[in-house]
Amino acid sequence: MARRSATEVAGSRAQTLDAAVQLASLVGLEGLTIGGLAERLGMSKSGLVGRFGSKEKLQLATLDQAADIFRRTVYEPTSATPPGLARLNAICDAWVAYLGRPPFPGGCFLTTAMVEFDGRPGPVNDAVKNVMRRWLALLEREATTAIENGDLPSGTDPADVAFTINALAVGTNCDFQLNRNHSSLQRARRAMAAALAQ
Amino acid sequence: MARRSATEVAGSRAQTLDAAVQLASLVGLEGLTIGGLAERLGMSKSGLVGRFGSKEKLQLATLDQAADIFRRTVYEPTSATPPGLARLNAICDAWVAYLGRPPFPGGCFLTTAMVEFDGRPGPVNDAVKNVMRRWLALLEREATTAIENGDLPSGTDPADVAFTINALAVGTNCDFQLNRNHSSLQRARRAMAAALAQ
DNA sequence: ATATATTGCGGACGATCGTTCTGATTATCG
DNA sequence: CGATAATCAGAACGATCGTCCGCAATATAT
Repeated sequence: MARRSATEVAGSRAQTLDAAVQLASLVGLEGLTIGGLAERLGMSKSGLVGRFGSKEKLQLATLDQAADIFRRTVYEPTSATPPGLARLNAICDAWVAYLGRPPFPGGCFLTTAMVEFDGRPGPVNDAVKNVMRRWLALLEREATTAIENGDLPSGTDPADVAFTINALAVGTNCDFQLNRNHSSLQRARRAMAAALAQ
Repeated sequence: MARRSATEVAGSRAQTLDAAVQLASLVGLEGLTIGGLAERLGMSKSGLVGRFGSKEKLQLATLDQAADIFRRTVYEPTSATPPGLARLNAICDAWVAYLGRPPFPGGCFLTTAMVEFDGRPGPVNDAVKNVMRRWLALLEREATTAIENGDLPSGTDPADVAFTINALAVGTNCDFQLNRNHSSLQRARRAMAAALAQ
């Protein structure tokens, strides 16, 4: 008994992944179950598996989708801002806004995935590492420009700047998700500003 | 009550909890299974359940044990240091050392528990909140003293200081667990020092 | 010494997990 | 139009999950 059409049961692959991201942001990338997602999509488990092949491949696709959303929400809006310190501050602003009104419930997807898979070697672990590496490299690049422009002290290690901003971001996400208190966001912004005003 | 040896299978309750903490630090507080811990202890599942009553009670007891270990490793060694900025720096030192050679594998137990349960209301969520609240209150108390002593600018919000140190700590743990690179620890210490040198 | 309470084991339960196979339905192409 | 390829539902599988029950063994109390 076909509902709608054979292929377009629960929408396109992109719609499937959007639902996966939303669900996984609440229960984690490991807590994301085939049966749970299938039910949410109104399709069968086997049908869902047919689309991705295995749970691990579903996790990888979901992580990719989340990374895309993160990039569009945090990186890209700052492309109009001049590189260097100004863009670094714009990224921090975008991040705090992203945390206050995340495109999916459950807070920062990448933080959860990082904690879930930091001790389990495998393809998902590798993928998480790559995403974080690109994010840190982006921060470091802007920090380098800021130092070249004289907007940060000349002795500054750009990797230190990237590390600090990222650590504050990840730590802020944990605090905010736990307490759901918007003062966390204000404190985070102040802490980031202070770190960039050394 | 009787401790010691109806069968003396896996030692005392404290030994059981030590094993639980070690296991949960690797697989998380939710990934900590009755069967897995029982096997590790060389006892049966039902015997283990008899000790705690349910998985949730086991999680609560394990969290308490981890919080005790954290307190003994990070707080207490700094009790000899004068309150205020000096003790704040000592706590940061102790924290970084704790991260580099944690009393259990898998990094900071509380960070994992925080991420795992931040979206699941219940007794475990409440317990995690309490532990974090005490930890932040301790940091804030030292920050207040530091401000009173004139070691931090008079306009500083002590809660901001506590927030920043904690966020850096949590974020550092995530970075370090993912990449296993000791440079994270050095960067963390520098970031904390910079935050305390405003 | 007898009675009671405590403790742990083996086994079983229902539920859910990821995965696989078969068959029916639909889309695509010659 | 008919043949081929793709897609999804249904059912079942072995494994593992948390929990519960009955029974045997031990420790404590009277």
